[in-house]
Amino acid sequence: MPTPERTTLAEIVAAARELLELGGPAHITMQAVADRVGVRPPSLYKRVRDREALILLVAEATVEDIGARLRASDRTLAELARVYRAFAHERPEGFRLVFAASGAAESMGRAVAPVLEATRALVGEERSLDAARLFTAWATGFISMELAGAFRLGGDIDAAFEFGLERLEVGLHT
Amino acid sequence: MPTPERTTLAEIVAAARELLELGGPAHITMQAVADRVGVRPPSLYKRVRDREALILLVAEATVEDIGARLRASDRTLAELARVYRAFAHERPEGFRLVFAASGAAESMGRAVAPVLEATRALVGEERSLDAARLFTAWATGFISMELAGAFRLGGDIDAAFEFGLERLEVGLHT
DNA sequence: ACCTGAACACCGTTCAAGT
DNA sequence: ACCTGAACACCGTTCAAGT
Repeated sequence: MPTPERTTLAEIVAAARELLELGGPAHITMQAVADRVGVRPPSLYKRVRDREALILLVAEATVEDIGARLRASDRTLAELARVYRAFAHERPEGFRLVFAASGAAESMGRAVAPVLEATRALVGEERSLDAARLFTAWATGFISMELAGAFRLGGDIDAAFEFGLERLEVGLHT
Repeated sequence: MPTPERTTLAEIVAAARELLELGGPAHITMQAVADRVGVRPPSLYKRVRDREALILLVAEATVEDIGARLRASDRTLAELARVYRAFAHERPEGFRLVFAASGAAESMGRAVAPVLEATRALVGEERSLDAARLFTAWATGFISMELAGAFRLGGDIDAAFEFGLERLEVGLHT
């Protein structure tokens, strides 16, 4: 006689994401995830290959969320940058994980499609990919450094972000 | 009667850095480090508080190396960017760790001093910090995304880097 | 003063036995 | 068909005992 299913993959991933934001990747233990979904650790292996696969799922869910936010914005370069940064401030650990978990950053390609459209309008088809890379590299680096506490010399960080945005737009106008 | 010292902190950090490049942070186990320096794991705790402290030392040694490379370059913005990227290609795991290990990115401030000098010459004292942040954010983000495999849409990555460099310099000229 | 074996807590994972 | 207790391997860390 079959045992009723006591959890789902979606629940497991959601639990892992909560644990991630609570205490970083080290906080995602199979025991802690199992506790949150009301099951014993071995049961998790019915839905997920192993811990590494679960962490990849968490990273991919985060990329999905980022993509949805970008698509929901007005899709100007400036707004895309601000929305991206706002997401990272909301879910700093998730943001970090995307570029740390091997294999997760790869799915960023689709998520940043709106950036590619915005740069195409700005610099034309020919240079749109290079321009999108310049723009996403800057935004990603800025946020990573900000989250890592790498900006130690004072100054207004928000203003530095707006400065970067403005100068990038200047640089991209031919 | 005192036992002779069988290793040193420098040796331990060097061993940990080798293990890091060999297999990522997970490869830095106290057992593996102890094996490499010819000692038993408990002895490591005479030189290092715990594994986390060791990993921070590894990240800080990496930042020191980056700083030395930057200072040894011709210190133009373009060369600083290229030297920074070349270092990351040589020691990808070390580079990643600097922005992942909590507390390590903080020491980047001093290492990137040459960037601040270069931007000061370019945009003046007033805007030099914002400009340095724009520049280091772009370079750091580009390299992080490159190492993470985030550039999936083809195109010439080296050319994209040079494109970014050129447009940033344009954007920073007033 | 440093080094070590033994021990402990904790974690990921497997598997046979339950329903 | 999913769930679980028991077991195993592995890892970080402590500590008393050795020299």
